Amino acid sequence: MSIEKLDTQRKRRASAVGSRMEDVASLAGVSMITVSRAINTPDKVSLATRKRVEAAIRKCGYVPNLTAGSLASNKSRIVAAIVPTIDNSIFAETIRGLSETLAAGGYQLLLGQTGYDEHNEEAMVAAFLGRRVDGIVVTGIDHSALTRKRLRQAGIPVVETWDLTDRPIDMVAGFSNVGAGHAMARYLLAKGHRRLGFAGGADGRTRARLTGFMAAIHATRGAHLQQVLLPAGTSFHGGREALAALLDLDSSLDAVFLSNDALAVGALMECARRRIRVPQELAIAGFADLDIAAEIEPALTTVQVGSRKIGEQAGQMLLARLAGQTVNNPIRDLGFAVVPRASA
Amino acid sequence: MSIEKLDTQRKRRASAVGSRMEDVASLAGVSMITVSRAINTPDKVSLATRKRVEAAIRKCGYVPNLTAGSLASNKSRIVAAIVPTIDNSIFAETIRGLSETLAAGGYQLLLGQTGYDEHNEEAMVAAFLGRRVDGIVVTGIDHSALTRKRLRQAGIPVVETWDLTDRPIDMVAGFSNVGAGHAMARYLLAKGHRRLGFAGGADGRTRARLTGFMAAIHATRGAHLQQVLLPAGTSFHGGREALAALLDLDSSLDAVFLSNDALAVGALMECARRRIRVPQELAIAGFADLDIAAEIEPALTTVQVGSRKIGEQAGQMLLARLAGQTVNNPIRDLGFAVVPRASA
DNA sequence: ACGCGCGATGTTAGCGCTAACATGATGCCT
DNA sequence: AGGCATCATGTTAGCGCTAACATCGCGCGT
Repeated sequence: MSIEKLDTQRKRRASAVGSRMEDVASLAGVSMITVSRAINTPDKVSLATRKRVEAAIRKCGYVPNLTAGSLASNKSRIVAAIVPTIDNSIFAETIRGLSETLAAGGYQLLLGQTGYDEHNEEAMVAAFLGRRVDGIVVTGIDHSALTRKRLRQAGIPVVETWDLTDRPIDMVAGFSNVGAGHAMARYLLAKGHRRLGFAGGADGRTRARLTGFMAAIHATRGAHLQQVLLPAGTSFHGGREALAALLDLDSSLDAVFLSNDALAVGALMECARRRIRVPQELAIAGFADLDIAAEIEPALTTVQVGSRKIGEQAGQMLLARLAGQTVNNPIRDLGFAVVPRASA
Repeated sequence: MSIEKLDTQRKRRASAVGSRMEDVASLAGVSMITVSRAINTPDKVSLATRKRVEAAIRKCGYVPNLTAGSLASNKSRIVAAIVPTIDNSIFAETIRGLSETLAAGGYQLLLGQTGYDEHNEEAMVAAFLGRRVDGIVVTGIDHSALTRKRLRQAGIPVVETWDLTDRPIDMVAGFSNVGAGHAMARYLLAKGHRRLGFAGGADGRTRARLTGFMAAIHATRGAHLQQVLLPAGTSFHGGREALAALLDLDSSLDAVFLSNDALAVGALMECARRRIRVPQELAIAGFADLDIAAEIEPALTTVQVGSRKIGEQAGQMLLARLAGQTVNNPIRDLGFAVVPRASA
């Protein structure tokens, strides 16, 4: 028995380098738990002890092993976020808002990009839950049955974003895509356009925008949705191609709604190249109000949806729940607004 | 003694929900290690056993706790990446390339954004090392002494990106910013421009581009670097403001080099608004060859640097090292190329 | 002087998993 | 038949940390 105790060089698995909390503890002449407290809850330790521990930490170059801490405390201080892509994209702003909000609360961000593939989402959710992340943010409200089930059973706060529903998995921060599509159609119709086109990605949110867009058009005498192009990607180049394709199919279009600003800016560029006057000959409208929308010539009429705010709100809801509070309003409609500019 | 063994309901800390490997093991009638092997190294387990374990996993809805696995195996299967920002940005492409390469190798990405603040970088590196990430990718080659020391001592592969040095912390994938700045100056000078301006962020890479840019100008008779504006941000709007500010200071400029394409596109837009003919009255050049550069009217002359490839290469180097291989060429010069287009 | 509360610190027992070594079964060569 | 790889599976002992429950000492009211 005591032989064992004497065995200070006891068998250790190769754990690479670095000192452990035990080393710090013995250097400071305290127990491990005191070191733990000095790090995590400094006001539970007397000032003198804290100073000694801090000195020992510096001397060892100790970096706490958060993996071990997570396992013991069942808290990871990591939040995962899953977005379709961060390229040129509306989601980059959301991620920034989220990442900054979480950082302020001491949480880190594990990022996944699905490339708009539901299959990827499923795998990522599983992997992230396996990491025992403390919370998770997903894009949209369409998820596979398995994904929904896993998220519900995980017992962690979940925020769906960029859309709205009465029955979220847990919480949701976004806006009505159907409403936004509808509003844009009404705007274009009010401007007198009657021969409308639409292009966008093939995801659920784009489809919802299209649903609203169509509904308003069908309710208007003499108005027609002449052409729809899905999927059209999310790049500037894709926007040029989409516009070209739409006009090839029907050159009589008088307004086109692109379901994101990168596409719309690309469309504007194609118009410039073809010497199509915007908005006189063809009106162009985008979605999401990226930075560039206000700057381009002609300035882009678009729908402002608070991309960054979505991330911030999602972060705040998570932080509140992680702090044990009840989120009073778990379904957050952040609204949208058609921003009239020169292009439509 | 045996009383203890009988205590099946032994005291457990509240570990939220979910089943553990032990549950799967007993359901499948095997030991835990067999479950572990069935999950992580399936070919070390007989087919029949594997099938039984998989069935048990499905029945329990078991999600392996990767935190526990990481602690036990001293491998996290997470790689961290630190970039200044992912907004509108050149780094978004790098992150995508990295994230996809890593995903293919079974690694996940923990993302940090510094907002171009060295202080943030230091804190993030510490936090990520605390997570015992298996590798780390940082932007640039300028890091605080403490950060460098920590990275060196961490004993994990480190890739610096978006620049080049003979003495990397570990590995580096990028290009010569000095060389790229120099090449763009030579290009503009060869086009006959002599009154040059520059604007960009205040980071080390922009300064390196400026250094090269200045060197080429100073070596040319009659050429002058009239104005330099730092920092100018990285947004389209910032580009418009930068161009306006440069022209206010010196309206005789005949070429302006903006150190990233978002700025350059903003500058083009400001020119459009002011009815300045590009490139006849003023040449505009950008950096990084974003998607939009080729699409805008006039198309943007820029420096193509393989943003995405940087991420892919960084990912490949990490994967190789994590697979225990030696990386034969740890200093990867991915080169750059001036892309002549209409704007300069 | 006594007991009580409270702040500071320590002890014990895990968190859920895997490395390393051990064991057992099978086939195959000589 | 004996010995020896080889494959499949099991046992033991941690990985480095923290929750939960002790314990200790001190000041304070009475």
